[in-house]
Amino acid sequence: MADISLTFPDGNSRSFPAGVTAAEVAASISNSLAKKAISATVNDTHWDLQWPIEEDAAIAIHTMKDDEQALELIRHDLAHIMARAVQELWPEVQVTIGPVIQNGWYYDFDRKEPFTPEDLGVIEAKMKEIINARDPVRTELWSRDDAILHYKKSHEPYKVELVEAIPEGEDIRMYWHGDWQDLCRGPHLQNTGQVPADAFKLMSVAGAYWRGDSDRPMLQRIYGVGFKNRNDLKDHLLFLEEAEKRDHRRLGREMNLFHFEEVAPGSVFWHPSGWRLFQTLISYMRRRQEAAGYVEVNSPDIMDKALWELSGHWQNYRENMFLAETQDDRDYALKPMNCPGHMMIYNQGIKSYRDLPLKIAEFGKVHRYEPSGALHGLLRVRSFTQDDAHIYCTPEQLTEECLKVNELILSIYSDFGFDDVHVKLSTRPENRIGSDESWDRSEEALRTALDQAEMNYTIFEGEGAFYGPKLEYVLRDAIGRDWQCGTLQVDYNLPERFQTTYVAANGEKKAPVMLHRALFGSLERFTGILIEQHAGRLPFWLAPRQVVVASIVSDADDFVYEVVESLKAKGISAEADTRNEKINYKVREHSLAKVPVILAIGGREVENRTVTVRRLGEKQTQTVGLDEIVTQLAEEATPPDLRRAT
RNA sequence: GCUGCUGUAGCUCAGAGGUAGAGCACUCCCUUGGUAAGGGAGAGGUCGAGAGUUCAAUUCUCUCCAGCAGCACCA
Repeated sequence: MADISLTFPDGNSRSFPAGVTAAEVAASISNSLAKKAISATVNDTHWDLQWPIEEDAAIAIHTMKDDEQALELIRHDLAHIMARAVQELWPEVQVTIGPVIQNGWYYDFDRKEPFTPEDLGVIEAKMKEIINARDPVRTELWSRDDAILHYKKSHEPYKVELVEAIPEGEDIRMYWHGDWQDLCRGPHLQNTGQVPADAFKLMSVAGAYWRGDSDRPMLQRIYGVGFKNRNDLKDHLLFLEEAEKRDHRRLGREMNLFHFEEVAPGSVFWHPSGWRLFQTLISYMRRRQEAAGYVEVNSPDIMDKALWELSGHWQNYRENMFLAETQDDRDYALKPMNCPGHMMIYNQGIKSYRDLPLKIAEFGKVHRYEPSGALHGLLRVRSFTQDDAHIYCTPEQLTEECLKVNELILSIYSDFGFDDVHVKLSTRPENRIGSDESWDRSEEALRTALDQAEMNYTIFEGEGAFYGPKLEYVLRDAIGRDWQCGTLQVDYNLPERFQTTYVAANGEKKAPVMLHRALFGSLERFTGILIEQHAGRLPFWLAPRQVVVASIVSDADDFVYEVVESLKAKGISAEADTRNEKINYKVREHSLAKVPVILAIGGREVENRTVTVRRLGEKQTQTVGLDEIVTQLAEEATPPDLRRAT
């Protein structure tokens, strides 16, 4: 048998007989490594210790100390162990797929009766039994035909379908955890006992469509989390508890920012404090856009169906539009987007190449009948305010304009403390309008802009809008769910549909290219994310309630009102609290409401015209003069863009 | 929209086939208190909506509505 040469991470090479397993390689190094080894990396592939190595390769042996590989194996084995436990408890259950995900895994089952929360405990107990049995894990390569035959014989249609999806001629890997068999790419640990028995937990059951297709049967998905040790599990559960306290729906109620009602599912009732925050965001954006050369407009909320047919929305999104019933014979729809309105504004009068790029912005409220199951607090609503804009430019200006939007978004996000933004590039979908040639140009423009800005991004094939590809700027909520906020989309199609033109330098009429862009995206969503990001403790300039001035004795009330007026005169939100309560009570209440600054006033303060400042989260207080605190807070209340300007 | 779970006072929750309870919040009274709950009294509910079973339903059954988790969707 021919020898192969394996190169270790330290750069040394040794020769082994071809077909040597990673386990044998580990054993050749030392007994202790043989015992501790859990897997290997062979030429960038995560490698099972049992798999043979046939060619020269770079190899690294992993132990439980290598977090990435250890967690991957633990979670993957837990998925199998859970599936085995479920089948041992309910032999009629069909197993399907069970991948590793962030913090754990899931496995999808086909079973008539729903799994109950109590079942999860039963399954967990069975899993522990399997782990404690230390059953060996074994693997074999089967031919595709053998695998299909096997699953047909055992009446497992889901597995048959999975194997059939694998290209012909390719071998299929099978794994056994004890006697329990599953089709699996691997790698796995060497026996079930290597999985920590006290560091996993089954979290929830939910429906999930087979192969992610809503036209196919719905399976039951059980989610679990798994770690290397009990402490890591505890930390994770603690994190989830903390995240629950940051949930914007909970904070919105606790801080009295907004609420929802059954009469308007998915639409926000903004309370005074929440609306103040909302308006602070709009004022900020208005300044940033004006500085970036945008003009602001306003277009109608309700327009004739004919317009939506022209734009293509009617054909693509009719089911998701709110329709308006009226006495006349016309069909109206509430606008789900601002772009058609902006096309009408652009088309008024003749535009010259000298007018381009023309940047039309609107804080438009759009309405979309979202599926009921999609609604989620402020993060997914049925009516929301976009900081929407459309940039009309020449093809030559396109890349430059994309770059500018990208730069503006990043600068703005950074003002709100979002410095780590994920960017997704979504390309042409199956259902689309326009020529392949215009799609080529559009996708190219976005890619070039990202590359020139040296951004990291992920490509999502086929996920673009029906009229053009898009960039999505994604922010995360408290428990790590992704939400699209900013977006930038290139569109050659709407200008054509609306016969939009400009007069070029040579006098010819040409179609401009159009960029759709939103920076916050949905103001509602951005507000929600912002609340979660800061756990309700918003920076002073954004805080919906900035200052409460609280009296310690009722003799101080008059001075309290004077202080409130001085603060209000500087545009600071200030409230008096002269209730018949002790200062302890007031401090507790306003601290829980996350008011950043409490100014306490007693006899001493009245006498000296001072205030005692208590900042949220700080125990110690500080007594300063009235003028001083007003100046100081006015400075702190200055938005970051205005601060840069001075 | 789909699967599962949930819906009782403003909030958090208890409760049982015989027409409801706690804590906090709210109102009033006493208290003028120095940095995370001072004391007392009071008011507050068509038990998500509708239908059915029953002598009797908020409790059991069904339908609808809304919310939660996930899936699908997200112009």
